[in-house]
Amino acid sequence: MAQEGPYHHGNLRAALVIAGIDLLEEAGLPGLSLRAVAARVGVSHSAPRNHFRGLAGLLSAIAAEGFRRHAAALGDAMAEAGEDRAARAQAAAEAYVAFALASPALFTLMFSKDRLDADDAALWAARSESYDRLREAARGYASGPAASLPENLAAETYLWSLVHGFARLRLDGVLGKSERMLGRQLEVGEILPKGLFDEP
Amino acid sequence: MAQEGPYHHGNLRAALVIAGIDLLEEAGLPGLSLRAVAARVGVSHSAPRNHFRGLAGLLSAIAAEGFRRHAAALGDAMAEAGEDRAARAQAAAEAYVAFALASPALFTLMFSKDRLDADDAALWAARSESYDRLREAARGYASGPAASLPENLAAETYLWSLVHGFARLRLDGVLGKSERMLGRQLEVGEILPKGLFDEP
DNA sequence: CGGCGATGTCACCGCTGTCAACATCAAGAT
DNA sequence: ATCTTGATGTTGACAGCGGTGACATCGCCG
Repeated sequence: MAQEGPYHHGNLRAALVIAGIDLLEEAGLPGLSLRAVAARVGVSHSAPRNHFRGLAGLLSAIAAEGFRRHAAALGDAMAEAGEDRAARAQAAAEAYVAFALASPALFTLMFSKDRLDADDAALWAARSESYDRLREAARGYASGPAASLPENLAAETYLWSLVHGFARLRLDGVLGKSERMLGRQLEVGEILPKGLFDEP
Repeated sequence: MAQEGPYHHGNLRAALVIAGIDLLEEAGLPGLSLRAVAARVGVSHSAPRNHFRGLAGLLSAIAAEGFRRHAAALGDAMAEAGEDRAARAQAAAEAYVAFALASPALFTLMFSKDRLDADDAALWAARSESYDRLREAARGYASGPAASLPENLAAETYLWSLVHGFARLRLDGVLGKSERMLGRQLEVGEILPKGLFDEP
């Protein structure tokens, strides 16, 4: 029953992650199982166990790869936007939404807390890499008198919430494709005075 | 083997939904299974089949109940805020985030498209009820010269994205509890000129 | 009183994640 | 050259899951 390939795969771990991402985009999160990934690579159903701590481990590795691609997408967009900080923020925001719409299942997995291994160091590193890009995009964009730390922090949170929420509502089919964000015509302070997101 | 209770439950459907919501808050989405819900009510694992179209049907019924509570929470908050439209929008936004933080799994289920039955009429009705509240909160808050329809539409989308994104990032453990939204100090037009969310 | 639809049970299927035991291979030690 | 050791992959088994169909039981309505 010994098939063509050698007994050992050579680089099974990487192959499983790639196959997992492919499966994710083809069949969505419910279609991504340890057995399905193993079968796609052509390996026994229990082989992934040697490389990942169960399903959560595989999902964490996939999510980590997703965050690396995410960070790269944001970084590329900002680099292409040049030096102007407004243009860079704009480009990063566009790239954020574009990434989510292009890889819905991967994007969803990246932020689905309970399916990922909380102790995965590589995932944490990749996450930070991605967050740093976003933080960079929002840096220095508080329009208050001084650009002190709290204002910068708020700018990050603000930009991130807006972009992330829009992406999620789009992915969840809540916002139609015809929705527009005419941000320039809105004074957000009118809608949401400060203190809204203070601790309960 | 006939236990105490009568053969027929009496109001099994409602009992299953309530048990489902309880399980959801106790064990999260992964802990919510048809068998677990049936066991909690004290009925065989196949009994729910007579009341729901599979797991998706039960989840849809639970999500519908969630949307009804959500709409009620927003409505109550706005009613308590009085007549001032800014205060009403503020109250609705606060209630939106508070609901998400108080019932994380339920809130997540409500917006997890692929687990719900797309044809569930009751779910659609409850959803609309909730969306109407949010639309009401954002009504008339475009600060452009004229409050024509596009501006109103944008205000809804804007407010919703911001609040929804903030809630999701909080639930996913991305934003710490110390994060603040100093919205008043930000001119959002500076960060996100219009056209950001145009079609790709 | 008798049937009949609604409701709940039981037995089974295929799929999943996890585990334990075993087989195979590569590389270093003797 | 041979042995040993650890990593890697296979096989078989288990329990839990959602789904299905056959059957049992109840309450209602003619």
